[in-house]
Amino acid sequence: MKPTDSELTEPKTTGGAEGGTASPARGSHFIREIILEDLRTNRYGGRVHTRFPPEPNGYLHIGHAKSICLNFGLAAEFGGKCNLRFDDTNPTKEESEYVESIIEDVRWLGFDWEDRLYYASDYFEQLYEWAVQLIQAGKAYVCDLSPDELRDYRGTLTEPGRESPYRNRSVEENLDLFARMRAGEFPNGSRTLRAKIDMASPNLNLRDPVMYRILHAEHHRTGNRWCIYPTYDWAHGQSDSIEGITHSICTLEFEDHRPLYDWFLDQLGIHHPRQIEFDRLNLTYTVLSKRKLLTLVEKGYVRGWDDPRMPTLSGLRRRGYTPEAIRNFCARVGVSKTNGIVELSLLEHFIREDLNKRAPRVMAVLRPLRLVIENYPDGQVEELEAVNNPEDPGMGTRKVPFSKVLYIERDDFRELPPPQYYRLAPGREVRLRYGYFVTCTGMIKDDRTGEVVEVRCTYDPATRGGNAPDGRRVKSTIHWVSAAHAIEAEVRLYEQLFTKPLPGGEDEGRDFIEDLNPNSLEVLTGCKLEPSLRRAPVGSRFQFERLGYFCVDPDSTPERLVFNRTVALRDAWAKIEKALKEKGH
RNA sequence: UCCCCGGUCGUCUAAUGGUAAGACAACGGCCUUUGGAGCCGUGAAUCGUGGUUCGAAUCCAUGCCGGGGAGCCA
Repeated sequence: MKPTDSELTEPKTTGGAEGGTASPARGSHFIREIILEDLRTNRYGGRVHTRFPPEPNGYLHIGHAKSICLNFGLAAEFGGKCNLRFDDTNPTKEESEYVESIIEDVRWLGFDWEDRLYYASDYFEQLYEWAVQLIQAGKAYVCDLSPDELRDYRGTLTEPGRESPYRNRSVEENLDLFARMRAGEFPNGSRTLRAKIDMASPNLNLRDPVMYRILHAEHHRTGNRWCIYPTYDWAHGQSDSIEGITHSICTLEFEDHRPLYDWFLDQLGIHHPRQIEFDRLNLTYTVLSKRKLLTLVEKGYVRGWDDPRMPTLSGLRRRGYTPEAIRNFCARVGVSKTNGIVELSLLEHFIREDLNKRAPRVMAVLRPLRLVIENYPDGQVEELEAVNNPEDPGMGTRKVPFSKVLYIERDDFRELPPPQYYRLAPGREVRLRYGYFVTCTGMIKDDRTGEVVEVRCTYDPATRGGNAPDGRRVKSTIHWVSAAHAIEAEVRLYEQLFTKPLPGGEDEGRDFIEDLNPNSLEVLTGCKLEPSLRRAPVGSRFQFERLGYFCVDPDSTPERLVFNRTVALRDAWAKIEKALKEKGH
């Protein structure tokens, strides 16, 4: 699917910085305040340079969108730059497929890194040289402890660690061993390069952290050139430094790593960006961890990374979400250091808000019920004018064919209407949208099942277009599709992926898979669409009147359209009905 | 038990020592050729206890609660 032009326009940036007079009407956030302060004190020569640094080990999700919007947004706001950098320091987990999807998703979201696409793996040689430099300065050493021994020597949360017996090797020996590590003389896990800091530090990250591990593995970009790979801690700050990053924004779990980030940069005496941590996004009724998302994909609980039920950007895109809605959501969610969980309804609010403005209205019947207008002439067809979008008159009108036999929604007819039900029932008059007033004269039931298979009506020819010359009113307007002109489609309805706000819950040990919603996908076939939809392109979005927003799925073929429901319309009747049921029982 | 970071309506975010505000959600009303959209309205919060101050959500102390931390993951 190709994004439309409007989706690729530069995201709007909100003021707060410009003009100097601008005291932000609505609150700023702590990261913007930090940047403002650094600008005032000229800490980085007036520059703002951020980066979005994903590891290519999975697809991007809505949580990443928050980080992307933050990093690119802040840069744009202050006339700075934002790089896209792949943090590809662990060849055992990373793949080119992920690199490609990430590039596509960030673009789709509406951001541009220009020529600044980087990889941590581009810096492997420089990182190696700096490691040698630390060894020469007596600040790093090759350690022969096994992984188990290393853990044992590290101590615990409450007890200090013990110094490695290899900690005081000579510089020469360290240099020799490190070179031979690189040369591939040693097996995986046999040795590491460690920073010499403080085994008694209350911050475990400072207890002689590993800088390099031996990994005889093929890297998706460097192939087999390396068999030692830098750890996150050794690679990240230095990569930031190389790129001239000023503000290195990451999530809260890296707070304890900041002293180490600073220590490396101080030892090297190179450009020193400031690391700032913010809270990761959490959303109700879904999961936002790559590990869990990978499980959903690999175990087949969903159809793939881009399954419309997934919180991935590719899933949301396929579901029909717009980049603008996602950006607006991220802006509204804000940034702080509290560990919260945002309600899914907020995300839904923003996609409704956006699609309400731009999605053409169209009539579609998901669960068809035949309706025959007894007094309408056989074989007659009228082309009735319908408004494409009441929110935007500029979108014009279209013609919709009307005839004696129509389909209406099963839900819009009740033989025995409950209280507050306004729609069609025996003896009731309703309006067919853009059509006529019709009055129900009866119904036909299946002899065996007793199911209503056809509704009978008469129409009032004076109400053409939907207005009664005598001013009489109806309580309901329902949508319809002419049976003879309808095109068939498959429609996929989605519900939240999990039944609980926090899948897996608080209690230790319960698998999040247990909270999967068995009804998250409902496939409807034999749906009837108005004929204007015949050539709707993949990815195009519509409002099916009174039902919700839908978009054309890539599974569509010229013969058979497939639609995904992005989100349902707010449904007042559903609420009433639910309340009625709760009262009744 | 040790270190770090947090606690403001149901949820998210503001208020930067001076009237606790907005959005979503909920509820009620108006309007309506979508029970949509829109408009109007209602209810709803500073974790507890001391202290500093004319004045504390904000500063200090302490307690409580939540999150993160013992990968050769990021």
